[in-house]
This record gives sequence, C-alpha cells and structure tokens, in this order.
Amino acid sequence: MSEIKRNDQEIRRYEELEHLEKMGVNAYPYSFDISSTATNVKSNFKDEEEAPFIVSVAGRIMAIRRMGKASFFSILDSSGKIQIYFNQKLTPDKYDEIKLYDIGDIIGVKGSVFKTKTGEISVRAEEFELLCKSLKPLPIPKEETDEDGNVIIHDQFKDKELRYRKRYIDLIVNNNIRSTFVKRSKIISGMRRYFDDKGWMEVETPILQPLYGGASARPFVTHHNTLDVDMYMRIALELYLKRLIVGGFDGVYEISKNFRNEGMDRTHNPEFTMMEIYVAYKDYNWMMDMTEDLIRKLCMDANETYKIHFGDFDVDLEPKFEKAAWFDLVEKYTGMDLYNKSKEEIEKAAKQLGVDVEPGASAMKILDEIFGEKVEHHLIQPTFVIDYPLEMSPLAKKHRTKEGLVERFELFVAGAELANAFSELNDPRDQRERFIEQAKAKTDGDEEAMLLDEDFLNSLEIGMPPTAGLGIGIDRLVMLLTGQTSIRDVLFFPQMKPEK
RNA sequence: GAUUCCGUAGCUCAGCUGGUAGAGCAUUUGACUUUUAAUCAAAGGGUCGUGGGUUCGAGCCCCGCCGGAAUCACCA
Repeated sequence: MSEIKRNDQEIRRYEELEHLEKMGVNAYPYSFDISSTATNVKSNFKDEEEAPFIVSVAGRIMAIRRMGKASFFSILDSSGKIQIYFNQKLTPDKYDEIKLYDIGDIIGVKGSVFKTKTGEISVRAEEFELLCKSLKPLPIPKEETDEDGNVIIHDQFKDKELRYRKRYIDLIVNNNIRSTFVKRSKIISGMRRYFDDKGWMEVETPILQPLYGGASARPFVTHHNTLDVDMYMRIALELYLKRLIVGGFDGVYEISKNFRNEGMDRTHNPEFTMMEIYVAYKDYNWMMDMTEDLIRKLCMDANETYKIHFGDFDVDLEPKFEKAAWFDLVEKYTGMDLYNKSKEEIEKAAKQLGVDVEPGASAMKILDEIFGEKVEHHLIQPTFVIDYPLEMSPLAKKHRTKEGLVERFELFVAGAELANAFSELNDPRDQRERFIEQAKAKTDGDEEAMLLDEDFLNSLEIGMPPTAGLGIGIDRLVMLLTGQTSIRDVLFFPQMKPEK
C-alpha cells in the first residue's frame, strides 16, 4: 500500500467530512429531485410575480461569501450559475452545517426565487442538503466585470497540460470550453439526423482487423491471444462499408474512431473520429452537392450563422462552394502545367519551385508535395478540388473522360482538408491492378502503401453497384465550426504522454 | 524527429549582476443578516520538475533526463 500524501487543504476537507458525518450528515446521498436548472430559474423568474416561485436546484459550489448570519453561495450546474442565499433565520437548525461546506462541494437547494438588492436573481435556501463532499481543492478562477462590461478572469486555470490531463477540472472551472463540446455533440447528432432522414443506415464494422486498409497510414498493431495472430486497429472505415454496399444496402454510414500510428500535432491525434458514408447508384458529382448541403446545415445548427472565423481566416459557407480541378490549381499557383508529364519533368518542376523532395520519391509523391506546398494554403473559402491523379487514389474510379485522373474530390476550407470522396472503384480487375501498384510502392519503401485485400476484391467480383463514398474528419470539422485551431481543444481527452 | 521557450505554494505568477523564497486568490482563525474578485484583522502553507556538475554558496550558471507549449518536419 502506498501512502497517500495529502496537503493541508485536503487534510482539512477530510476532517470536515468526518465532522459532518458525526453531525449525522450523509455526505454522499443517493438522489435529489431537481425542478429547474440555473438558467431556467433566471429566465422564468418574473419581477412582478407575487406568488412565490419555488424551485429546487443542485450544483457545485463555485463561490462562497459568508457574512456572519447570512451567506451567499454561487453554484454551477450544467446550464450555468445561480446564487443561493442562506440565512440563519431561514434554517436555524442547519445553518451551522454550511460552515463546513467548501468550494467544490455539490449541494441541492429548495426555496423561493427572489431578486437581491443588487439585482441578482437568487434562490432562498429554505431547504438544502449536501449531495457530495469534494475532498480536493479546485483551482477556482474569479471573475470581475469592469465598467465596460468586460469580464476579467483572475487566476484562470490555463496550464494546457493540466487542462488536458484533468479535463474534468477544466470543464468545471473554464465554462467557456463547455460550448465547444456541446457544439461537437450537436454537429455529430445533426449529421446522424441528416443521414437518417435520407434513409441511410448507421452501421458498425470491425475496429480490430486482420488486415488494415482504406487509407495510406501506418497502423497500430496488437495481438489476439486465443487466435495467436497479430491484429490491426483500423485506419479507415472504407473497405468494410463497401462490403455492405455489396451486401445490398443502398446507403450506409459509420461515425467512429480510426487509429493511425503517426505524429501528433495541432491537427493530428493518434485516435480520431471519422465519418464515412457510401450511397449506391450515385457518383462524386452528386456527393459534392450533398456534402455542401450537409456542411452548411451543420454550421448553421451549431453557430446560427454561415460565417466562420478560423485562425486568421474569415470563411463564409453560404455562397456556392468553388470547384476547381487539381491540375488546374497546380497550374494557377505555380504557372506550370504538370498534367500528363513524365517523372523527370515533374522533378524538374519541383526543383524550380523550390519544393523539397525526398530522394527516390515517386512522381505522385512529388506532385502531392507541390500541391501541399503551393496550393493548399490558398484554399480558404470552401473549395472542392476535383479530379485527382490516379496513382494518388487507389480506391477511386477512373475519370469518365480524362485520362490518368480519377473521379475524386476533396473539400478544402481555411487551407485544410475537410472531406474526401470518390466515385468508388467497383471494377474488380482495375482494383486488383491498383493494389498491385500499391504493393510495388510498398516494396519500394512507401511504408504507407495499401495492402492487397483478397476478400475485398472478392466482394467486388460478386459485384458492387455504382457508388459514391465520402469521408469527413469529424475532429477537423468540429475545429472549423468552433474556431478551435488545435485538435486537442475539440477532444475531451487528447492523447498525452503517460505521466512520470 | 528538429528548434525555441516553459516547469517556483492548491491556482495564476514575480524572484535583479548567484547570497537557501514573494504577491494575489484559495485555506485557517476572528468580526460581519443583501454579498457578488465581498470587506476588515491575523495565521499556516515550498525537496523551486528531476539527477548530476561548477561554486564558500544555486530557483538563478553548465550537462543529462522527464513533462509541456509553440513553430517546422512527417502525415491523404
């Protein structure tokens, strides 16, 4: 048994807990009936009201102002804060008990609502009880409102490491971050509602997979003991969802975690949430319209406006999204037409443009670099980039008219990729060739090249109808729609190095 | 992975050219029946991230390590 070290404030709280229990107070009771939230109390209270407005509320004590025989507490519930007024006269038998309450404790209060001299709507504590004793001090910030109405926060809990590691504290004391996560939830539920209303079905597919596929990334490897085989955490949803289209569903989608064993930074977390949807009998043109409609609606639902401020950018989602072909954009921003050019020509172009290229990089890698460095940061207003080079997109269908291209689009907003979609490749012969190309790339040292999935090919041989597929990185979408520039601020529990 | 910066009380931070620690809030005690950063009076609280080194002496200088942040690289 390791010895628990407590600081003075913690020791004091444990002593108080014992004191309360000696007084016959249960510091951890089972339930409490709530009639209203803090915000509802405030909005439903009317000055003129003559009949008493009795409510019962519960929340965490965030501030205590004791004045001898009267005290004002501020409690916080899921909706916000409300002031509680205690007076010895109101509860002569229990007034001493509140002397043992601390900031952080959770209490339930029943009483009439009134407005204090200073105009704050408050609940008179006619009945109250402790609902949970808090045994560790909370880093409580203090808020002050200056003459101009600006809220100044003192002693704010802002150490990013601690905030991420102890998110539950962050959520209690930094009430502004709550709204980001509320919006996140709204965005995801809004997306579900949008798809469900169209009759598409939410499904679940394996996270533990014998083979990983559907994207270019390095996987996490784990081991199944009974079968004694290595398994992979999925890096994408694609190949299983397409199997379900083969199985006869017209529309399937999944919103779930993917795992990629790669770097962590402002836009990457090793586990992240992905939405992929596949709709039979549709192509990427149709999918573009659907995506635009969806994103616009989600933004309106979350923000009640189409205008977004993200980093240094102001983005407007209301006008029709731009469409531009991949090679046209390269030409626009580099002055070079690289469509259907040889590897030597592409290498030369990269050199002229000052784009660093790893030795041995394929033509596609170089093109990708050029696009990433010269084009992406220009794509601020919503832009569908369409018609990608074939080799970059091993699961996308060949363009119906343009040689060497596929029917694929990515949606860029504020310089970041938000969505990726194709007319899905359903010709099993072509798909096999693409996998073989990938295998070659892998032996040439491309660690992220895709693996050949025989069973997936088998499903295509059974036959998949023409299908459009779309993937949206949910975390990035939430970042965009909430104006957060770090993925860690849209994840409750971002991945951190283990402590110690 | 690289570079820069950061780690001091429960929280936010100060700490000069090296002389073994300060403030506000929080906590404790007392006063106070409409306060709201409540106020007033007093008090307690620190292995200065960690391990070495230099020095008579290190929070401060040097090296390693741990953790974090930012930027870059990697990354469909």
